[in-house]
Amino acid sequence: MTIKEVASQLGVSASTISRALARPELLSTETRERVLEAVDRLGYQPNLVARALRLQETRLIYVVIPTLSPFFLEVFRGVERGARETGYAALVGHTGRNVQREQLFLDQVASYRGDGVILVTSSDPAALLARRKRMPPVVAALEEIEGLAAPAVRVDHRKGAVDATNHLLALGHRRVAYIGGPEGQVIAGHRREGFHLAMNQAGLDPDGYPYLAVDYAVELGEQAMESLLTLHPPPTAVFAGNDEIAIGAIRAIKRVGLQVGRDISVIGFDDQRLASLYEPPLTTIRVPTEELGYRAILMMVDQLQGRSTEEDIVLPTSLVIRSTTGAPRA
Amino acid sequence: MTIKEVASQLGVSASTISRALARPELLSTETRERVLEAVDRLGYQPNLVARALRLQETRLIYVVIPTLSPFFLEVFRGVERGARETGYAALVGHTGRNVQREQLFLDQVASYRGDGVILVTSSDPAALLARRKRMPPVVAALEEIEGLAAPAVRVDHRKGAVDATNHLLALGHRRVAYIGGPEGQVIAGHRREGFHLAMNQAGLDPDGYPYLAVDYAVELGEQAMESLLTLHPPPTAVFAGNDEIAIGAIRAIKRVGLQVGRDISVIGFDDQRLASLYEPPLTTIRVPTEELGYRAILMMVDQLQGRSTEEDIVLPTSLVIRSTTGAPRA
DNA sequence: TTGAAAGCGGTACCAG
DNA sequence: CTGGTACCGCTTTCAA
Repeated sequence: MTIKEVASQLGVSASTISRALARPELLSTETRERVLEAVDRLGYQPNLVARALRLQETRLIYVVIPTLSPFFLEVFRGVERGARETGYAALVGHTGRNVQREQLFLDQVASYRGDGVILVTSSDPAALLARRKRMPPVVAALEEIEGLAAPAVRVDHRKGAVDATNHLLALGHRRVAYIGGPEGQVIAGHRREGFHLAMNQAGLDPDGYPYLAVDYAVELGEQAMESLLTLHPPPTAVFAGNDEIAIGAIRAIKRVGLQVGRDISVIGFDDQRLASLYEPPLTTIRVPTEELGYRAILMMVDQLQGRSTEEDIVLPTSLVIRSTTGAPRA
Repeated sequence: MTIKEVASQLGVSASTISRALARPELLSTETRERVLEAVDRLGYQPNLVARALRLQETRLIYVVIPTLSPFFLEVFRGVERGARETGYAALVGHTGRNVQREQLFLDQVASYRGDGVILVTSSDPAALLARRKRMPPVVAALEEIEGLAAPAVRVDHRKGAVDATNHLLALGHRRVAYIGGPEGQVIAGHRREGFHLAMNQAGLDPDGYPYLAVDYAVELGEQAMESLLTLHPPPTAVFAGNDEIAIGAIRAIKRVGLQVGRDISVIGFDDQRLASLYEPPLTTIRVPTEELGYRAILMMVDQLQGRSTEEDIVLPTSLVIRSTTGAPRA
């Protein structure tokens, strides 16, 4: 069922059908109603591919996230909300932190399947800069992409990490260890810097305990904590690079019969859903993920519609105190 | 950068460029290499929208899931794997169990944005049947859609529920309660039927405890269990409609100081990721979600390429015994 | 082995 | 207010 078929059924031109759908005010009331009735009766659906080719826009935004974890999906939710408000559609893809898959999504959009890409962190900023093919409109979310001329909506991971560390220090902890995210990852780097900053400021050695870099997984946090517990003296507080690592650490602590929040304090980062659900509920740094996504799509739409691609937007993190941190035992 | 621009740069026709990319064997070695070099040098990317319009196919499959929970995303992972193997791309959308959003996705594909839709359960089978607009090629996953002429890749939820119930009965439980999924939902209905079947077969009254239907959420499972615990005598075992409900139930049990697996047994359904991660690890019925998605996309591709749209595929569930079930206390 | 031209299904300009 | 027509970028006959 094409526009021409509908037109000939009604004895009008294709233009008239098109107008009835796109700019109904241009038609006489009578024709308009006749057309709309027929469109409904025949179940006509405009071919979006043809429209996109003609209009040179798809009204589709791709959101590319590293993994399908609830944390990143929350960003996507924000994008969806903003997309609805602005008449766009949004679709997610995940890369599994695989550089080639990231490029594949860029290719799709560069090939005009979508109007733009919201990159929720990049698996490989260097590859992005080296890209030879067309680069579609990009907005970076969660973290800027160094060297790339794309606006970013992000949080200050460094400051969040300073806040987390200071919370532990304010409770009286002096033997504080850090279990961080993957080596080489931009966000993990910034969080680590924040830890260093705060420790140095307090006159403490940030490298008093070995710096353990692991992937964002419960199991790996658990292993890292195990090795920390073999040290003498063990730390009285641990700052974990994200909530999953923190939960892993807590599991290890529980397993040796110690009590989290009393014997050893643990603070996470992100405030993922499981942070509040876990027992005991996790003290952590909240990242406003949904809001991040929402602002990112608005920025993208601004960019697409030629409005000022402003400066980066930096959203605040906040400390959420629950039950896994407390004063060190006397 | 269009195909014509590349062509004129090289002094050949657009057809030649097209052929170099699609059917290189038709060209002389020399032209082919000249063209491919130029394509690479200029960073030319074919416009997929134009190609789709011409070819009348997008090679894109939409996967529509009710929520972005890890359970459904696992199905999507399977789809992606199969899509890669068959030269398709897959994209997820979620409906939030909102009927209109489900139709919106169907509209997108019916408007030729995609070649087909894999519906991972439907929020409203009735609306699907009543649909007046074009219905795109559909494959149902996880559960058939009653009345719709779409092939399904599914599991036998009824049998899985029978297995779960029998596991509790075999341990010696006689006072067994059921906390199910949302009223009116097809899958929840089937699981409930399985519970009834097994109880009746054992000569027990399936309605000995009130049937509590709640949404798939930890909090709601918790509330349901609380009310069950006020009963005299309380059940010695609970079959939960899915893992989230089960975890909620366990929280309620822990809170009153009882021990799960000893004082009260709990079995879930789905074997979501959190089932094995939870403490104690959850006994549950495993649904082969990834495999389900994989088979669904293969079925879809068969359908699109005109190969026999066979019968439904039914994959087996399996009982996974962990630590939340045990014999009733003497 | 290569080129010219038609056409996929819309939209928008220009006439009338 | 409505119709005719060109064109978006690609693929694929058909002809040379």
